[in-house]
Amino acid sequence: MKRKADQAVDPGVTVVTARSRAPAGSTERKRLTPDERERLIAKEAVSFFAKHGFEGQTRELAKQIGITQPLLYRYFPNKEALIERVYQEVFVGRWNPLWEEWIEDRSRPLQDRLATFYKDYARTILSYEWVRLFMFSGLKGLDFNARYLGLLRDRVFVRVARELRHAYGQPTLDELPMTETEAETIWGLHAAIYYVGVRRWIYGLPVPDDLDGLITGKIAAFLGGVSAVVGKGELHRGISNN
Amino acid sequence: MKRKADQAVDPGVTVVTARSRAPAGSTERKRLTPDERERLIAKEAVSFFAKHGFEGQTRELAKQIGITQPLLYRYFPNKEALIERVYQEVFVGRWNPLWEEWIEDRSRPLQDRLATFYKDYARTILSYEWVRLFMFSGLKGLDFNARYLGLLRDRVFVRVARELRHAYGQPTLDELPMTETEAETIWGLHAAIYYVGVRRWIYGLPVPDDLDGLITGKIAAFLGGVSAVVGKGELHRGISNN
DNA sequence: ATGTTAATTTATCGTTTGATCACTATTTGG
DNA sequence: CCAAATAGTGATCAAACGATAAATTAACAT
Repeated sequence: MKRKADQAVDPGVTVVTARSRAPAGSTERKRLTPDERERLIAKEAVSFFAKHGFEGQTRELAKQIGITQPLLYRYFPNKEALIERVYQEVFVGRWNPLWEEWIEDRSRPLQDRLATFYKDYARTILSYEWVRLFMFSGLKGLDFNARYLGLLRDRVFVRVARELRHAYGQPTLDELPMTETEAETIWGLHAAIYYVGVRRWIYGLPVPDDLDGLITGKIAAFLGGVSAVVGKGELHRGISNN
Repeated sequence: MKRKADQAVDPGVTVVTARSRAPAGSTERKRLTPDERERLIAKEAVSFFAKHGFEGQTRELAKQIGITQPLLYRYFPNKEALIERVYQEVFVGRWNPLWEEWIEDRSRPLQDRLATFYKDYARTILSYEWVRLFMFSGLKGLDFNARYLGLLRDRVFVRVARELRHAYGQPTLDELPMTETEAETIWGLHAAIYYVGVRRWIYGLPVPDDLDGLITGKIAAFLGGVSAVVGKGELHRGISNN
């Protein structure tokens, strides 16, 4: 879940810096170091814009942080820069480079690798902040989402396709580039998982508790479908209608 | 696609009402009947809010329509009422009651019924306006989306589940209520289709041309998966591992 | 303690935005 | 052809909003 020692500062309760003496559970909250303050603002901006969208007002954000609105402008030149920081924080900062390694670790069965990857990836992207910020960003109309998903395609989809080809003894991606059908199949798996987050955090609907179980099931169905189409079934119990 | 004689008025070119004489291809656009004007505003509001979100400004909307901003307030008491009208127009007005009948028409094979329904339903909900307005609405935080999806559940999901039970000789929904697994499976099909619209209209990504083909494929995979789990396969070529 | 540095606040500016009202001008009935 | 009815506009208000600058006050070094 947490990747770096990035949890920084806990707001709300009195912040005890290296320099300040603790003034006993008071509500004072003044004079953090620039570094602490900036991280605190960034952290609160993530939660704030995830809730209210990027048109949320800086005054309200400041109130949530417990500071005055002009202070925001000491740490960020304008609102747009603050939003840019939110993008970095969530979409760049929460990417785990290990994901790519997990998928192509052929010492493990493919189904296990996919399950491991998707469970962990889902824990990251199926959060209130990730789901909503990504959607707000998409609706805003910039090309950010397209760029992110291009990266997802290059780093994840291509690897999954490659491993599927390998597992089922198909031509390599060099010999035959990923087909639209393959891409759509992988999109389908991705959609099924991501949509759980949309239902939960955007539509406000209840979703199954056992997310890991759901993912395991989706992956099994995914591989079952692939194996049925490919006409081989080494991975699962055989279907072989060929 | 079009359900009623609801296309109303074509803006842009001079509107020729029953009463007005055509002033030759001029750019005049004044004095519609209240009925025409209201419908025109509603129609433009749909496209405007779908593009800019509900925080889009009334002045900009007025400019798109080619009227002054105060005129909006002659036909709608405030912005919120205009937005409410947009909801009615798109989410209520575009619902086709026949959908429910198609699903439960047992004179046809289930796969055909599902394909017919989902192709037509997809044509409705996979539009720029529907996809984006639904997402804007969800992010806004009202319970509208939850209510709509509750309706979708009652009118569609329940019927699909009932027909599946019937097709595979399972207990009726009265005997055994829809299980979470069944609901999730249907959600999965729904998600796979709807997400194509999200990719297209929110992320701005290219999607396959052949939507009907994609839907047919998803339904085949859906039924294949169901039949595999249920352990029967009258519908498809048999798998029967039981 | 005391002065210096700078983190934070108070006050405020210029726009934007939803909404209102008085006025204009087009249509229609007699 | 004229006058009542009303669709539509111009002017403007009050609150909201991003941003700036001057005043304040907390922290640290001496």
